[in-house]
Amino acid sequence: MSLRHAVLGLLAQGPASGYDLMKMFDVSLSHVWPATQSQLYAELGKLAEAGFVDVATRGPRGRKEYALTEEGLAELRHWLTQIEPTRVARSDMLLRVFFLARVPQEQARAYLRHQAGLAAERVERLEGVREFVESGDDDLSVYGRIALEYGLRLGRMQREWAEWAERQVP
Amino acid sequence: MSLRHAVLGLLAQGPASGYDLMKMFDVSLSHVWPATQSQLYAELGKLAEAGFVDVATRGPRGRKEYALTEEGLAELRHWLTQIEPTRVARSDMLLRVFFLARVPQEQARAYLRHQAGLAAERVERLEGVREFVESGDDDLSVYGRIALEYGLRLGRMQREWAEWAERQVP
DNA sequence: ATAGTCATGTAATGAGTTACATGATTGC
DNA sequence: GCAATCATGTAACTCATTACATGACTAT
Repeated sequence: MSLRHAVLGLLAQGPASGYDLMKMFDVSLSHVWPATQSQLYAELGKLAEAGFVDVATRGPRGRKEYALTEEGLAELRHWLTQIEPTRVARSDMLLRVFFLARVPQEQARAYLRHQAGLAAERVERLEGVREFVESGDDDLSVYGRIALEYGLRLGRMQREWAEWAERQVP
Repeated sequence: MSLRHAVLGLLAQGPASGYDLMKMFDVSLSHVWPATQSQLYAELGKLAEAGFVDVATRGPRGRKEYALTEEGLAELRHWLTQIEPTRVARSDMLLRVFFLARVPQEQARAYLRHQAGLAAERVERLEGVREFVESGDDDLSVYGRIALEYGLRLGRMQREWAEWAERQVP
């Protein structure tokens, strides 16, 4: 039930409409917890019914601006500190590796080489993002940079692993 | 639709029943593509209907041993080499990081410290597994070791990142 | 006027989880 | 005889994806 908490977390920064939240998901959470528009509006309805958010103001075009309630903030804090992150991490990239013996070795190597290239691209893109986010010591900058750093380190690790792995294929 | 291909991949190693496959998922694929028993039996039914597998032999207790067909192997190879892995990778561990500013700094540090500890445990466990899998140059050993190495590098990266991140919290 | 963007929702489908239900065979 | 394990399936529910549907406001 993390979509719920992602919404609560975004609303903790201030009131927003479903439309606003959708953009926030797209720009800042898309690599960590993607969500679709349908999912969002449905979740906002459930959240309001549960009393974790409420409609603070109504604007033009039926705009509803949601605000976090006391209970909503309490629920967010509870999730942050008391609930263990679930360790699942499905990866169809890694799943393919298990079965690579079913294709000719040159194709197996090509697959790993390709993955190394994709990882390298991601690292470059994130390094570009870092330029912009650089300084700033507000909360968002601090934790945003910590998350960005994770992406960077993950990308580098994947690139190096894929390059190493290609050399392991006999 | 990766569950489908996980099943095809396992059946490429030889015929197996739903029960056998369930155990194979639990021991070798549980960290990469977990599956439940319900899901498995349902998928085997669809796979048989699609002609990618068929019931090779029937045993005691209604046991049905499925075998990969030519079309099944072709489909597996197509998926391995022609379909790009989907890059989603939801992480509720990382999602929490974005919202850590909503709890006192000591709690934020404790969260990251805890994650570092969990990553360290995973690394230790995998290093233990590696002892057993060590040598061997058969296909399974080669690609199994490549996947294992990924887990190991990921775990180390996570441990180092979490330790670094803890120091970033003001 | 009209294109762009703001804004909310519903429906259908697929994927994954948990719980339930049942029974045959084997080894001791 | 009985416990363990082998073996298959169904049902209810939640979560996620894609597509459809509709309309109001704003700036040029």
